[in-house]
Amino acid sequence: MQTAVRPSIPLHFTPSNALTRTPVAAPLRTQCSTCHLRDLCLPCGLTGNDLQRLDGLMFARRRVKEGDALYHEGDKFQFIYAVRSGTFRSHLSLRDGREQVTGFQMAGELLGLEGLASGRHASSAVALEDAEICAIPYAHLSELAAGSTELQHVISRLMSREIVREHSLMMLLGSMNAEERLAAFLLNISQRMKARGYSPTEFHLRMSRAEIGSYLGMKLETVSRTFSAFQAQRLLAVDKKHVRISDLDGLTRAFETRVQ
Amino acid sequence: MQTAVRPSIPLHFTPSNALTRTPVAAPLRTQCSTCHLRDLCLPCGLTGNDLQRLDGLMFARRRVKEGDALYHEGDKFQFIYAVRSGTFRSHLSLRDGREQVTGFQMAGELLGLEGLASGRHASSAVALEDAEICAIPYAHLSELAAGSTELQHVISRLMSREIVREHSLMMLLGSMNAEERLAAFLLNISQRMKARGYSPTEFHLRMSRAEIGSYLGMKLETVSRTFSAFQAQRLLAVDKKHVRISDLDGLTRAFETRVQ
DNA sequence: CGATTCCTTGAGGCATCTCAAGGCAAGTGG
DNA sequence: CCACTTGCCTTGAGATGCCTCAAGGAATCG
Repeated sequence: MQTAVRPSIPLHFTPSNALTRTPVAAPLRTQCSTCHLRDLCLPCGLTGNDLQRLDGLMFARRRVKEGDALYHEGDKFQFIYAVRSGTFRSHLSLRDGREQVTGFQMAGELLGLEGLASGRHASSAVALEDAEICAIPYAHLSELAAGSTELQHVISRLMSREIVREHSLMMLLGSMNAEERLAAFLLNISQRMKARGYSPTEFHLRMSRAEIGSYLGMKLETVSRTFSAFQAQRLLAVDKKHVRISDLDGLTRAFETRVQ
Repeated sequence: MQTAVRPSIPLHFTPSNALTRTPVAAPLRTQCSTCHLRDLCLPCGLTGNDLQRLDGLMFARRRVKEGDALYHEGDKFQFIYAVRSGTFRSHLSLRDGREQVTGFQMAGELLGLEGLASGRHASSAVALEDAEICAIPYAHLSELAAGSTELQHVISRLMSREIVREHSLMMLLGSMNAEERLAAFLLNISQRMKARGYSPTEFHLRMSRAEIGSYLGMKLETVSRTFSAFQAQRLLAVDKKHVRISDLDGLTRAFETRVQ
């Protein structure tokens, strides 16, 4: 079943001999149809034939150690990546060293779509904890999409979703104050944890205060103070990176219109 | 040549009789191959056969009056729009009335791609001056894309470009001060004017100070003050909406790392 | 166990916001 | 044609939310 290895595009692992049975030599490869993340990830919405053909691509799996980059700004764009486990942060750098975190990605979410615009990645992605990804060769994916309207739609929808996500971040950065920003951030994490079967009210943040601050357009001290403020308002219980939301409605109110 | 009208999708103009020659009765329709914007717009990069097939769709043209909306947040997504002339602003609204401008679109730029994610538009688009657009039925476009890898790539690349554009806006909103923001904004307008054959150093802004402010995450008074500051620094000459950039390099320096 | 990293908190400063007033240009109605 | 309204822009003065700088505590690591 490993004959689908295609040498025309560089792979993350050297192609193994198709006849070799030793699991050590064979790169780990993944089929979407049996993946527990299939309803969150790329194949979401696909069925039958389309899903089967996606399986044919046999995406290479790859481990990424905490702190390691999946790709850097300027790297040639060849793959999009699906997070299997762990958390990533994407960020841009300015020449003077300032950084802007553009997103945090968790299991089932895609990374690297921005690279398509120019053929080079426009941001960098770093693992916040030991992680595992599927590397999806874009050339193969688009080849496959040529034969499937459904797959085309799925890809387009995923990109559009990324645009919408960034829209709300712009709203946040452009017109919210510190409390609204942090509340929006925590509620967003909460929803995504819930969608993955974890508690929506108690979770472990993988990112530092500085990273949250960069994402939300505020300084790490302000993030810390705002956490403390929420705790004083009995909306949260925070202990470093461990967060328990004790008043989800109250937090939602802090996020929406405190104005009147 | 008007036989390509397809009744399966509602059109902005009722389909004319293909034999009618009177220009009054016939809706204005556009062919990409002869459009003066073709190298900026959707067909950019397409040639020969692909371009011809795009021509077959015969996009309906539509006038939009200053202040009128092209679509509203929540409207059903059916079309993407290409600006033929005039300027638009896209924006999101918060329940309490706060608005965030997410972009300004000029001739050759596309609007509405964010609607694809959920099938409904996630933002609104309003004309800042009398304008004209091509309405591109997404269903027809994606049908056409099914037969053309090139067209698929073009669409994906355009969406990816939108993601990258929003990335830089996030950088701006998250980590720049008022002067850097306004400088970045003006340099961006300058480049886009240049790409359209207009002077990159002297132009008429179509948006108000409040709209610029909303886009850049600052209040209109701050926008006004920053304009005045640039004028005092002899970088610009400003008279209301008329801007002449007198020191493009200086402005670039104000934008990049003042922190050497 | 010292070094390091990350988080929290305080005090003071500053960039931007808020509120307010006035100017200018375009539009309207008498 | 002029008085008046309206919308947009500019500028000033004071308020404030967030930043900067600084110190100290807690957890992690070699």
